[in-house]
Parts: sequence; structure tokens; C-alpha cells
Amino acid sequence: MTADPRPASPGRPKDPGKRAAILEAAKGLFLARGYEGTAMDAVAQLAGVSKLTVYSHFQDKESLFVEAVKASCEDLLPADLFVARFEGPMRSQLLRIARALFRLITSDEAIAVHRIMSQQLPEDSPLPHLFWEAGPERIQQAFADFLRAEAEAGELQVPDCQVAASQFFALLKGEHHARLLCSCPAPLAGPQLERHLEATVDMFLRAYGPGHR
Amino acid sequence: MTADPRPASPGRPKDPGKRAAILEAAKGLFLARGYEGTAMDAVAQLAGVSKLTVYSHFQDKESLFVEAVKASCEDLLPADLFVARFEGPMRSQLLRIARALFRLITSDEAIAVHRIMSQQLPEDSPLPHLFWEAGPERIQQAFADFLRAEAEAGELQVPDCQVAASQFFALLKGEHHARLLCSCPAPLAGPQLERHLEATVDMFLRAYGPGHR
DNA sequence: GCTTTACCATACTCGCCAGTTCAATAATCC
DNA sequence: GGATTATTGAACTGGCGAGTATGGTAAAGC
Repeated sequence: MTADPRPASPGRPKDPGKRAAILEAAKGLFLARGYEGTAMDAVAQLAGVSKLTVYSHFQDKESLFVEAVKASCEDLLPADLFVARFEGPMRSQLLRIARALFRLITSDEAIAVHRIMSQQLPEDSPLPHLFWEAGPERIQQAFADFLRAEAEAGELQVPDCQVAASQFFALLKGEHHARLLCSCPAPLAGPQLERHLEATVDMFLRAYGPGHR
Repeated sequence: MTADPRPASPGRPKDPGKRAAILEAAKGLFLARGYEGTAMDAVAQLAGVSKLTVYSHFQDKESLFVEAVKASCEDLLPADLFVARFEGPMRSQLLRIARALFRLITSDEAIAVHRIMSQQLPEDSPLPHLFWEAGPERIQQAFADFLRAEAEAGELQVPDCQVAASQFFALLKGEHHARLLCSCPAPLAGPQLERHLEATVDMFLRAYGPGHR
């Protein structure tokens, strides 16, 4: 409906390619240097575009910031859910999920977005809710659904799937995620990473595995 | 040794009260408004002091910032360890510890410090390590020691106390801490809070409680 | 008394940056 | 063709804020 191929206005149409380039540049700079640390001139230059063009596509710096962060949030969402297959023993499935999610939430881009959200933004900014519901909330919900299905199949004993999903993510993020946010990372090489994932899954299974009590 | 009552220099000595006032004002403003959002004039005014006095006590804005954040970190440390008493059943003890720690890490000041640490600071800034070792690291270490003692007393079965302590904190922070950081808090009133604490402790006990396997 | 240093108030310099103005050129619709 | 709008480059405005300069007053040691 809004995809009208005939532009309602006469004259030269705006180049959507430029808009995309500006948005891409803004995503990179805002995530890397923060809001204050990013000058509009820098965005224009990186996008290969005049500053006035930036202001013709976006009302002001704050609008551009919001659009850029929104776009980054959507980038992070792996559209396909991670819980497609129901094969193999529970521990292997959980390990596979844990591995994928851990890579996602410790990615440079995810950490950068998380940092942006941790600044104190204007009181009425829509970004926090937007981020939370598009990101953690949605993934956690999908995982809770997975748990519910497995519980009904008798593979798990989970009294409250929401709580269990929340706990799983808390364990998975663990100390390392907090350290990444604080730019105080402990080196987490391959085998240590795998040990962390196993410790997470094993603790989860001791609490909710079949026949635990 | 450095507490020489005789000032080595002649002339009027610096007023340590002023220095403290400046530092106090800086702590408040930096934590509330961030580095960029805080003007030196504002610090001076809030401290009831001339701007030049600020610059006579601290070299520049960045030095003041570092000192203020360092001081805030130390404020957060409850000098007395929380694991003094060994009375009552394990679940009650853990609940008591969880309650105290949760109040600490979700306090306004702790969240503010956490936010500061989440900005991307200059590459070589000493703050992240300083914060981490004075804060989470130390508390977690104390808790690990507590676990070790209990394990030796047969109250718990903990193969790796460091890992277990880390997991306990991850669970305790949980979803709520992340939401606080993102200014996207879910209301966590009294009874829900207590349920969260119980869920945390119960999961921990299922994993490491006596006779779990 | 003298000297030295801390403090105050004000005004100032200077760089950074958001946002605008202007004159010219390019693309598109009629 | 003409009208309309997009885009450009460069110069410009205006505000904010870090850090400094100046001239004066107050407190300490001698």
C-alpha cells in the first residue's frame, strides 16, 4: 500500500541508496564511538555524501541515532529460530543452543548495542523497550516455548518455563558478558568457552533434568 | 608517614574540605549525567567552590573523573564481609546473602557505576580493572571462600567453588539487573523480589545441595 | 611586618559541532 | 522545453564547554 511506484511529488526523487549509506555509516560510528563522540560531518563523510543530504534524509542527529540503533537491533535478530530440530539427547541440544546464543550475545555488535542502551538516554526514549522486546525478550520467549514442548514430552521437568528460560540466559551470559561490557574481558579461549557452556547446561539439567527429584 | 602535620611548603595550605566537596560533587554529577554531560562549572558550583579551585586540586577533567569513579567504587564495597555467621540451615543463609547482595548490586549507585564502566573508555584506562577487582571480583572471592568452608563441612557438594560462585552471581543478577542497566526495568515489588531470590537459591541448591547425586 | 600560597569572581580564548544559508548543478516529472 | 526537487561544497552562525588570565582578598609560615 505504501509501496507506490509513482512518486506523489514531482521533481527528482530521493536516492534510497544514499539513505542506506547514511544509515550504515551512522550505525558504524554511533556503535563504535557513541552518541556524543560522533559528529554529523563524520557520518556524511563516511557515507560519501554531503552533510546537507544527511539532513534532508533525517531530521536531526537524534532521529538519525534512533533509526541507526533500531536498525542495529534488527540486524542482531537471527530471523530463523534456533529451536528447529528436536533430535539427539537433551544435553546435546542444549549445548548447541547455548553455543549459538553465546556467540550471538558476545558478538562485537551485540556488545556495542548493549553499551548504547546502558547510557542514560532521555527519559522518554523508545529505544530501551524497543531493544528489549526485539532482542532478549523475543529470544527468551522462543526458548521458553522450546522448554515447554520438551517438558510436555517428558524430557524435562520445568515448573515455570519463563523463569527457567530467564535463568538459563543469566547463567549463559555469566561473568564473561559482564566483563565484556566493562571492557575488562578475561581471555576465553576455545576449551574454556566449552567448559563454560558445559557448566551452564549441566547446572540447568541438574535443576530441571528428568528425574531430578 | 605521609601524615606530616608540618606542611613542607610555606604559605596557606589547601583546604582538604574543599577537595572533598569537589570530589563529592563530581561523584554525583558524573554518575548521574556521565562524563560528557557534566560541565566543570557545574561541579564547581555544586561544590560551592570556584572553578579555579577545582583546577588547583585536580589537573583536568579526566583526572577528576578517574578520582571520582575510583571513590565511588570504594563506596560500594561493604567493608565487612557478609559471610560472618554460620548459623541456621543452608537455605536461610543463602537467602540472607542473596538478599543483601541483590540490594547492593541493584542500588542506584551501583547501577550508575556499572553504566560508567560500560561506556567505551580510553583504551588504557585503569578504571575497568580497578572496578572489577575492587567490586565483583572481591565479593565473588569472598563468596567462594564461604562455599569452600561449607563444602568442607559437608553442607554442600561443590566441585569448583569459583565456578559455583560465579554462577550464583549470574543467577542472582538475572534478568532484572540487565533491565536496570538498559533503563528498561520490570517492576520488581516485594513478593516478586522474594520469589526471585528463592528461585535463585533453590536452583543453586538443586545443583550443589547436599546429596544431590 | 613580609612572603607565599589558596581562594574567589569575572571575563576571556579557543576549538568543536549541530544546524543553516547560498549558489550552482543534476535528476526526474509534466 | 519548464517546473520541481535532490544533491553538492563551502562558508557561516551560534552555543557550549574546557581551560586560562587577571586582579584582588584571605590565610598560613617566617
